[in-house]
Amino acid sequence: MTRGKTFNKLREKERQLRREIILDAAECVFASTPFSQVSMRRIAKEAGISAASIYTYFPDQESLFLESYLRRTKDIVAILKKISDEHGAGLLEKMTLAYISYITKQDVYSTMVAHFMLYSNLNMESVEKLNSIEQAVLDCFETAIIKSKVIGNTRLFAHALFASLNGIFITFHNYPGRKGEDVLRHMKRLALIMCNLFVPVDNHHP
Amino acid sequence: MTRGKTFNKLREKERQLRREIILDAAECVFASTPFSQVSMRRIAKEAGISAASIYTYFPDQESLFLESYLRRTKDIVAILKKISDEHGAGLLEKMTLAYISYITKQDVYSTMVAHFMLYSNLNMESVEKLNSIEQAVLDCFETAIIKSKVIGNTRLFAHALFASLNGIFITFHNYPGRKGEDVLRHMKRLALIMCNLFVPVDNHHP
DNA sequence: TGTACATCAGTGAACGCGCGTTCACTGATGTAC
DNA sequence: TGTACATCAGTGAACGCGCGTTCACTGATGTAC
Repeated sequence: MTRGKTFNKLREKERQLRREIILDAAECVFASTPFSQVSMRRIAKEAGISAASIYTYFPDQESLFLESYLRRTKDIVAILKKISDEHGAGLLEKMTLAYISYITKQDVYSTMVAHFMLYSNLNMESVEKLNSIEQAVLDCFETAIIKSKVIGNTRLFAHALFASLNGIFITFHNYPGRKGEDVLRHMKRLALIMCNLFVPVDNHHP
Repeated sequence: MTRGKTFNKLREKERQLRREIILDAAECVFASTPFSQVSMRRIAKEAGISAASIYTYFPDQESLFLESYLRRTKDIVAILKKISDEHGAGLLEKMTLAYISYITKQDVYSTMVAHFMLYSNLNMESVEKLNSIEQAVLDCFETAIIKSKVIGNTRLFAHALFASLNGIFITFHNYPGRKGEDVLRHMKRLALIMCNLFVPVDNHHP
């Protein structure tokens, strides 16, 4: 039955690829449409399939959304992890700016944060998944904080910094009157202020 | 026509009162229902009138939501303003905790922040209203920061602190596993960390 | 005081819409002999 | 190689639902004479 198993593996692989295509489409729609207009039909259209087909790969809308969000967050974690593995001064600044850049570039991310905040009808398993990925992000920030020789409850500091950066984004990314570049500059400026409060400039050049 | 005018004034006053009742109902529904389930019909039911009646007082749903949000925010501004008029050490701490307490108690507020973030199809006039009330909040924080003898770009600091507090709330108010009291304690702890980063303890007891 | 008319808040029913999801069915591909 | 059957991704159409909003109408109240 080796041949049979190989066939099955291939089939499973194809299935995974098709899932990815749907997830790609979902992100694309999330990124280009106001959240209220994101629907199974739109995502299906973007993926070039019928809405009914989505249900071959995801049990329901919530699962699709969650998985899409998790994939994005894993992306962030990978980026932050890489930075936290580095050494030298300005590590936390670098991470902070990377985080702000990412969530600005990928509107999907913040839209989904807000979504899961507003419609938290998630089952326990989903909540667990969300929690563990959030812990992973926090781990990265904490590592950077520790490496910056900050003294105190570093986990709490990581919480505070992480929350602050989210807040900066949410509060100002729709700042009326200004647009694009300006908003990003403002957010980065605020982010650096936060960052430097945690790691006084003294520590950067000891 | 004095009598006529008086009648008209009374009628106008009654009209305002009826508007208030609808706004009260809206807030009540916002506070007790997941956002996705907030609808004109529910608000009407809460107010004890028919859904159609709402349109006698508000042109459409968005106006109702916005006005509801503005009323809440004016409430916050009043509270913060009162605090910022005080003197003495720990002013900023006091304000910070008051803000966190308020937005925790009134889930309406944060839900709406997220709403206006997600569905920003507002017309210019609405955006203007949102902006000016946000400036009023920022004014309060800046005043407190100045009174705490912080040196630097106090406006930017106000931005950063305000955004951070919003972020703390949004990031942790659904913190899985913990509930109610614990979450509030955690948020307040983080808020105080933020606060003390801006106003080092030295400044509190000079 | 009585009567005819005007005003206007309030209503139930309906309109049109888009949604998430289901289902009977198609059609391509793989399997068995 | 050819044939009958099994599997399964994919589909269009439909279901049932709740939404925001509109509208013709009611009924209470105020106004004019």
